This record gives sequence, C-alpha cells and structure tokens, in this order.
Amino acid sequence: MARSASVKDVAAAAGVSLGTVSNVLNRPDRVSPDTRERVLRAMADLGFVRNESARQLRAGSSRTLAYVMLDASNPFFTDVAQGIDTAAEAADLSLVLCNSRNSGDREQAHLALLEQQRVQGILVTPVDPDSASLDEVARRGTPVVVVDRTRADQSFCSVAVDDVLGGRLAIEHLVERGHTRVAYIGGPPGLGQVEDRWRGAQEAWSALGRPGADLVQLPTTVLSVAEGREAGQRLAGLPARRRPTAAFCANDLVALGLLQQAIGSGIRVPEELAIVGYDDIEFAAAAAVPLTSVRQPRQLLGRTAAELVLDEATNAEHTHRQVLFTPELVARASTTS
Amino acid sequence: MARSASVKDVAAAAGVSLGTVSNVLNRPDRVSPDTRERVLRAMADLGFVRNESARQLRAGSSRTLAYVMLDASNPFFTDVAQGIDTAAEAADLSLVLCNSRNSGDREQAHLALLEQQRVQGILVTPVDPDSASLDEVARRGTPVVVVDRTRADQSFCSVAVDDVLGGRLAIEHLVERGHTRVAYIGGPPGLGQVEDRWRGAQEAWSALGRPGADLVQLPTTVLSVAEGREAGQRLAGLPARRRPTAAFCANDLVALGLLQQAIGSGIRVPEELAIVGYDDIEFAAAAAVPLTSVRQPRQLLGRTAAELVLDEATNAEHTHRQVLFTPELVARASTTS
DNA sequence: GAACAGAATTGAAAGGTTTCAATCTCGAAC
DNA sequence: GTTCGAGATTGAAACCTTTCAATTCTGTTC
Repeated sequence: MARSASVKDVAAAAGVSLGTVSNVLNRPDRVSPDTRERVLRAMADLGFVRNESARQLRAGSSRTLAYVMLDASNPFFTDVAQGIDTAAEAADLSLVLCNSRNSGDREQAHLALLEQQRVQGILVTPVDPDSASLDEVARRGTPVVVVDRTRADQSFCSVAVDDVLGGRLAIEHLVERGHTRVAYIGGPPGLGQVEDRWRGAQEAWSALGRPGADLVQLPTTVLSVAEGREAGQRLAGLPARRRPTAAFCANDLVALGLLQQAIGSGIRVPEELAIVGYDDIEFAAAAAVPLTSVRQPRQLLGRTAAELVLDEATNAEHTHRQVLFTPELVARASTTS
Repeated sequence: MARSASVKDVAAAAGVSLGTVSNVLNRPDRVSPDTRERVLRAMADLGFVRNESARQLRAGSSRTLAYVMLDASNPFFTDVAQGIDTAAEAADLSLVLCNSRNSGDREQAHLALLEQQRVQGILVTPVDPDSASLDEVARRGTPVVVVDRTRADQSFCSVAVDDVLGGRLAIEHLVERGHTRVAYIGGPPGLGQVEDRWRGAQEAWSALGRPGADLVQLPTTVLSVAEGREAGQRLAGLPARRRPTAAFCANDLVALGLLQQAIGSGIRVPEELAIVGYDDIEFAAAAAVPLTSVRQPRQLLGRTAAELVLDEATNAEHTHRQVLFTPELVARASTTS
C-alpha cells in the first residue's frame, strides 16, 4: 500500500490544479459542480486522506481538545469526560483522552505531547495542582484548565466542587443520625480532595460540639475498592465497643470496598456501621445496600471546564475564573435504617 | 503571548544554524557539549515547543496509538484501555482514547480524524464490526485491530473472547446448581456479544436436555445499570411460580442493576433469584452480594490487541490473526448459597 | 463585435521541521 | 609544515497543505 496519495496526485488524476483540489476540500461552493465531481472521484479512487499535519502546519491550529484524566478506571472521571465531550462536540471540536494513572511522570509526558500537537486547550485533573509544569505549559501559550482541583494562587481557570463543604455535609448527616464515633477513611493524606474533605469533616464535628478524639482518620494509600476492603478489615478487627458506628469515605470506590468487607465480616449496614461515600457514582446507588454519598455535578463540572478553556482559547479578553460548585448529600440506605 | 518560537528563532538566539538546533533535538550526541548547552538555554528562554505537525509532516510518522472505545463509562473498556496503555508505553508510544458512546457516527468521525492524523494504528471496539468504514480505513493503509469483537471474514486482526463458550459456562453453572427456569437478560438483540452469549446459553441448555421454553430471553435496549434495574422490575412483577429462579445477564452493569432491584423488591439473592453477570468488572466482586460472573482477561485483551497492531504497523510480513481468549466462570455468592 | 462582470481556476509562497551531503575546524601523525 | 581524519556544523531540499493574488473563461450587454 503506497501509503497515502497527496493533493498533488489527486490534482494530476483529476486534471486540475492543486489549488482547485484544496478548494474542493475547503470551499466546495467555489468550484463548479462537475470539476468538484471529478475531483471527488479521483480522491476516492486514490484513497486520498488529507494530511492533518500539513493542514495544521499551514493553518496553525488544531481542532482538538484534550483531557488528561487522573484515573480512567474511576467512573467519576469518565463522567467528567462525558461532560467535556458534550461541550466539545457542541463546539465542533474532538476530544482526546489521556490517562495519567496517578503518575506525575505520565502526566508530564502527556502534557508535553499535547503541547507539541498544538491542541486548542488542555483540561487536566493533575496529580499535584501546584506542579510547576502546569505553569510552564500555560506560560507558553496553551490554555490550561484545572478540573476538580484548585490551587492557592489563581493563575488558572479551574472548576471544582467545594470539598470542605462536602465533608461538612457528610458529618452533619451522620451526627444528625446520632453517631458519636466516626471514622474518616481515605488517602493518601497529601491528596487535595482527601485533605479538604477531612478538614470539612473536622470543622463540622467540632462545630457540633463533639470531642475531636471521636473522629478518627484511617488513612489509605490510594482511593480504590481494594483499599476500602482493606480498611474494612481493620475496622472489623476492632472490638465492637471501640469500633466507630459510622464511616465517611473519601470516595465511593473506598466506600464500596468497605461496604463489601463489612457485610462479609457480618457487620450489618447501616445498623452497626453506617457508611457515607463521596462522588455518587452510578455504582453507589446500584450497590445492594445503596450508598449514601456526597454528589458532585460530574457532567456539569466537565462541561463548564470545557467552556472555560474554549473561552480562554478564543476570547482575547479572557480572565481566569475559579468556579466552585456546591455538593449535595444524597441519603440512601447505607445510613438510614 | 507570541505563540511559539520556531527552530529558526532558537538558532538565531543561540548563534548556530538551524540544522544544529535540530541535532540537539534529535541526536544530542552529535553536537558539542557547550553548543548543546547554549541551544538548550535559548530554547528555555524563548519557550520553544517543538511543532509536532511539522515534525510529523517531515518524518511521515506519528508516535501515537489510538483506541476508539465503545463506552468509556463501562469499566470493562477502561480496563481494556489500561492493557493497551501498558503495551503502548512499553513500545514508547502514547495512547489517545476516543469514546464513540455507542454511536456509529461518532465512531466514524473519530476514525476519520485519526486517519488524517496518521496515527500508527487504530484499535477499535466498533458499534458494528461489519461496517464498511473499517475496511476503508484499513485499505487506505492504517492498521486496524478489532477489539472484543470479530467479524465473519478474516480481513482484520482481532482480539476477542469466546462469548459462545462464556454463555455456555454460565448456563452449565446454573443448571449444575439445580435451576430449571432461567432468564437471559441483555440487549439490544442485534449486538454481537449479546447474540453470542445467548447462543452459547441455548446450546448448553439443550445439550443438557432442558426444554427450550424454560430458557427465556428478556431483551433490554442497552447494557446499563438502569436497564438492569428495569429488567428487575419486570421479573419482580411475575408471579413467583412463573418467575425464573436464575438470571444470566449479558454484562455486569445489567447484573448489578438487576441485583439492586431484586433486593429492593424483597427478592432474596441467591435463594430466590440467582444471578450470573458477565465481564467480572471490579464492581462485581465489590457488590454487597458478590456477583458470580464470567471473567474475561480484560487487560490481556488490550495488551494483545496493541501488540497485533504494532506488528501490523512495523512488520512487513504481518498476517492477520484472530486471537480468541477463553473466558472463565468465577463463582461468588450471587449463585452459591 | 467589443467591453465587461463575475465565476472558475491557477501558481507560487509559506508554514516548521528533519535529513543528508557538503563544508569547516582541529589536532594528530608523518 | 603538510596531510589526513574525525568530529562539528551548515544549508538547502523535501514533506503536504492552504491561501491569495493573478489569470482565464463564460456569457451578457450595448
């Protein structure tokens, strides 16, 4: 297969000039119906495929948006991606997804490549939102929007959900239901989300006049189902009178693992252990003991982020904005007997 | 921001020729340490970002692989993607993900763009494996490998799992456990997977001497949690003596929805309704009644597909191969009381 | 039949990188 | 002091498309 005929070959085959072929491609109305017909046939015969590199080199711009996901296997992020996709489609851009799998190195490799590809904009849920490599990409001219994180300085657009508030909601809900010993399960401790939710939890806890010692943190290494199960074992190992009566998990993956392990150990949910998750992914509601969870507007998050990056890419008067959405507690069977 | 300095600017700034800058980029050993140093500094100062379009235009090849997923929100596919990613990384290629969201149009749009981008190869789980647009892409020279599907003729490499066998395993397992009335739940009926699993189920059922009327098909519109719930309602509506004692679901999403709905309707699992899912996604084991499921080697599927496409891209003697993996039934609580 | 307008087509330049043959620079060997 | 060779650097061509000013063609009007 002589890989790929060029515009020149098509022109020769159709007996027209190369400029005409280009016109057929880009301004079909400028060219008479029968030449157009002839050119199109030649393209089909030769299996012509427009060379996007050359197009882009000349035109200077690409028609794609990119989202660098933190963890493609977490449904939360695929829902965010879905929202981005919707907005991208509406703007007639295509979306490519990259997965950093929680690795800063992979993230940087992806960013570098996307930058070289001159994508219109990059959306990213970074491993570390304060990483300098994000600044550099932005400084060199590619619009960057941080998704589901924020950073202290306001040097980027970002779209996130108020995690401190989310933590507060979860704890208020549990205290309302009479729980007096609660575990917070999640990690790694450095992770922004994990910290904010913990902070919110603590704030609510002490605002309600509870002794700090009764809200304990059970760290995990990552936010996964397996880690949730593992935490469940640790809980099950505690003597019943010292065991918390409720757990607030930093995300639903952890909560689902915990739920599974608890039931497997004969701990009744919610009677002996109430569980609150975070994200409200679809599988949370679908768990056999449907999970109470702090819902984030996942698709909206993505859609908004896409709109911000497009604004930055096209609007000269763009100014950075930090959008913060409000989470909402969805009560289900895992906390309400 | 004067978007992007070129190699020429760098050359001028560093006081060297443009060829030398290119050498620094591509064959750093060919250039003396102090010029290299000088060039690198100039690059940093100017915020130089190599223009991938120009590179690719000249070099003719890109360093990326693409996977067009059928449904990014199904963990099965993200696991496959993970496997592809692993192989791509090993070959020093980067992977971009596209999501067709079950739409043939979107799939075609993605394919066209990827072809124009001259990606090294395309992996795709197609909406319809017999679609002619796949042939055209392949005919024009981009290696295409079909993932998790096969087509009748052998015009592509493909990597799939023996779905007929999978269906057989599920039914044999249920019959072994004494079930005599079983429902098969899944759809749309035209979908390859859905059909093959159903066929396997029927084969096993009659091979075991059961009357065909006792294996009923409950079609759904798509394979989702919501549809599973909906099917659950239909089942719950049946009078207990006519209700099947077991359900075999075309995938785990459906099975999880069914499980949830069953429990919500007070049907005990597995005592009153045994459930077998398909795919063995992580959430299957994590369900509060852990789900018996037909496991597919998801990551291996992806890895193998990536290897095939790489072979096709680089090896002149490449011949198409149809790899068929063997599924395996994982028995859990949803069928074993 | 000449002049003209408008539509269709053409040709050349430009865009940023890589490649490769050609040139240059040094120091070593005689 | 000359020659040689290795290593470093250079310059121009090539990759394929798009754009735009210039040219040709067609048909109308007076």
